[in-house]
Amino acid sequence: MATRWLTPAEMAAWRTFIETTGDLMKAIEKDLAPYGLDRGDYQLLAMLSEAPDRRLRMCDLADSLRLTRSGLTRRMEGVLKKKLVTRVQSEDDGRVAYASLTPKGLELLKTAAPRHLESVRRLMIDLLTPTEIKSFASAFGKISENLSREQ
Amino acid sequence: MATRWLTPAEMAAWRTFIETTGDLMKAIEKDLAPYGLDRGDYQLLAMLSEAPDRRLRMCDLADSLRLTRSGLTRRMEGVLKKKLVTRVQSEDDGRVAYASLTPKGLELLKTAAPRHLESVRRLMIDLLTPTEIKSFASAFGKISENLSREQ
DNA sequence: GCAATATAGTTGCGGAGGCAATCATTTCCG
DNA sequence: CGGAAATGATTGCCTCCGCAACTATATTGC
Repeated sequence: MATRWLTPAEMAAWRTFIETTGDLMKAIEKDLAPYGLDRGDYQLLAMLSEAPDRRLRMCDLADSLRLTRSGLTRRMEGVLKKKLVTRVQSEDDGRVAYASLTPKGLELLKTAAPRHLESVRRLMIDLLTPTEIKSFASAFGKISENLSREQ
Repeated sequence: MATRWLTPAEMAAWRTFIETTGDLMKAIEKDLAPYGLDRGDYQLLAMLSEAPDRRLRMCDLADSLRLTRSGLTRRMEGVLKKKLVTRVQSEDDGRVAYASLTPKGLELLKTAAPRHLESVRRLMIDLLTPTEIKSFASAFGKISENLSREQ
């Protein structure tokens, strides 16, 4: 099968995407640093804050953070030491441990979240037209859906 | 100043973006693995292949790959060992070393590139409408421009 | 009811890459 | 000129995280 090369417009979209995404994440992370959080910590706390009882099984949390179980174990060390999260052993299932957001963790998240969202606005959302935002969401939605089909 | 929260549409765009990007990169990387390359190696080779004389000063290469100079020194170890790239000391400036693509490196890149671009098509480009691709490029263009202004 | 298997979590090890310190060379100025 | 500052590259040390191996508990099938 002949290779279907990318058109200049397609190549431009791809290039600017991969080059910019990393820079954007670094900038977002820099704005989070004053709170002593990196992006991984923030997302962990945010995930817990939205869960029922503000806690999740380790393996579910790992999945939603796109970490392996071992990666999550390591990341937990940091937030456990800072007392932002506690480990709770399940009573129903001896294998299961929950990660549970502490009041201190919730407090910090409530402080950091507005500033974080302002970063997201300043560095991305406010730069885009409503049409671009719509395209953005639908494009990544399709990509994501396709990826889950690819398994 | 009151926090300007994200609207549901904005939040959806942001969420799907950060969640999908990592998955997409992993999938792209998986398609590159049969050639013994990871994404960092591929981009390094691609960058060199487009440079005059197929070589670049280490520090310029580091910048374009979004690596620190030390990060690039480490990444070079891999491609040097595989003889895909050689180090060439500059004669004009004793501080400067060039990374130079070898014929073997060029050969491998020529083999891997079509498959890589097919991955990009399959996992992203072909899923999107021309409008979405345009939005994509213009959105990331704006984000990138803004980031360089932010310093 | 008890092996065989699956699931949850942790640990040892290794690779990637950043920061700060270091060294070599070049450039800039007084 | 010659010393000070800047630039290019490497190294030591650190953190993050994935893989594979391991432990412990639950579930499944005979």
